Amino acid sequence: MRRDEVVISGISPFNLKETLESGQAFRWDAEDDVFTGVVRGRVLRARQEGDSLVLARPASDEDIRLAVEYFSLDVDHASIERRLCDMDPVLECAVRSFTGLRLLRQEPWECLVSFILSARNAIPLIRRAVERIARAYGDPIEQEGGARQSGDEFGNTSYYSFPTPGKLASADVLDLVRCGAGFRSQYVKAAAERVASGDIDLEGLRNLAYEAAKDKLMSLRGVGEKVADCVLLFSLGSYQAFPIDVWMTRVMRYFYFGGSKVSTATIAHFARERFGDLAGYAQQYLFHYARRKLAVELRGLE
DNA sequence: GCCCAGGTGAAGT
DNA sequence: ACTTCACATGGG
Repeated sequence: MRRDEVVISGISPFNLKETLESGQAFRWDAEDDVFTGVVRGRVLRARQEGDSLVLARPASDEDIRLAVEYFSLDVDHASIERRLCDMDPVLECAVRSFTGLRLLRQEPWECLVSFILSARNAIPLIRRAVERIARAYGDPIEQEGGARQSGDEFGNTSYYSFPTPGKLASADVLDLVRCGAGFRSQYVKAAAERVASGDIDLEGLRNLAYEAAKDKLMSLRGVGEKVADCVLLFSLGSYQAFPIDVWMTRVMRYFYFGGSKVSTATIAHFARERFGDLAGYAQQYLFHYARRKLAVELRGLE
């Protein structure tokens, strides 16, 4: 163990890889078992060793605090998984398959833009667009202490913060299109204007009831039920949110509706009744299970 | 070329 | 209320 690393232990159940590859966040890259990402303007580099999370090189106290918050390491995840397993056999199977899958606490503004970009889009393209937007409008991040990542002259290995609402509010829509945002470009700019002006206070949504916060988010163009639920679940701590996309529709049909066709409203109602205040956790395990284990079967179900 | 990808908004029944 | 369609972009 290197002296300059920081080990955060006693966090089981926790699975770094599955958590970061479960489609919640779009700014993480893996090299072997080391994951590097930008969170709230800081570069985090981490790997998992057994039941511990290891923060690579110069990890400040602030980095540690940030990692604990971001990965929800302060949450009693064991009891959440226990409750989920007791709900039904399907969930039990999904939880056992991916124990330690956490819900991240992302920065709401970046989360909102990321999921506006997710509409009718593919995950690799969403990742690319988010990255290009950060490079085009964000600020380069000075990495503390020694060996700054080399190669930035070629634009390969430098890191950028996600741009503020104010920065994107003054962006040229055509430049956003060049970042790969496509027809969602105008939605991103309009959302930036609403947030930058204070018309919508994203952090303030935490103080509202789930439905009220969701209504506020859905008043933004390009934000429907699904995107609003993603923002509430992945950045605002609304664990009753249950985002329903094509994958969730498939997996819910398959497991809970005998393969028959059902509307998203029916699925949403069922999820609220069955999973209650843990619906968001149920969604994340089922979504990840569907993509990792059932991709072939579910595609054929259309 | 054609189809689809973590949907949404607008227009049509 | 429910159904249909366009919407940029790129990978299979």
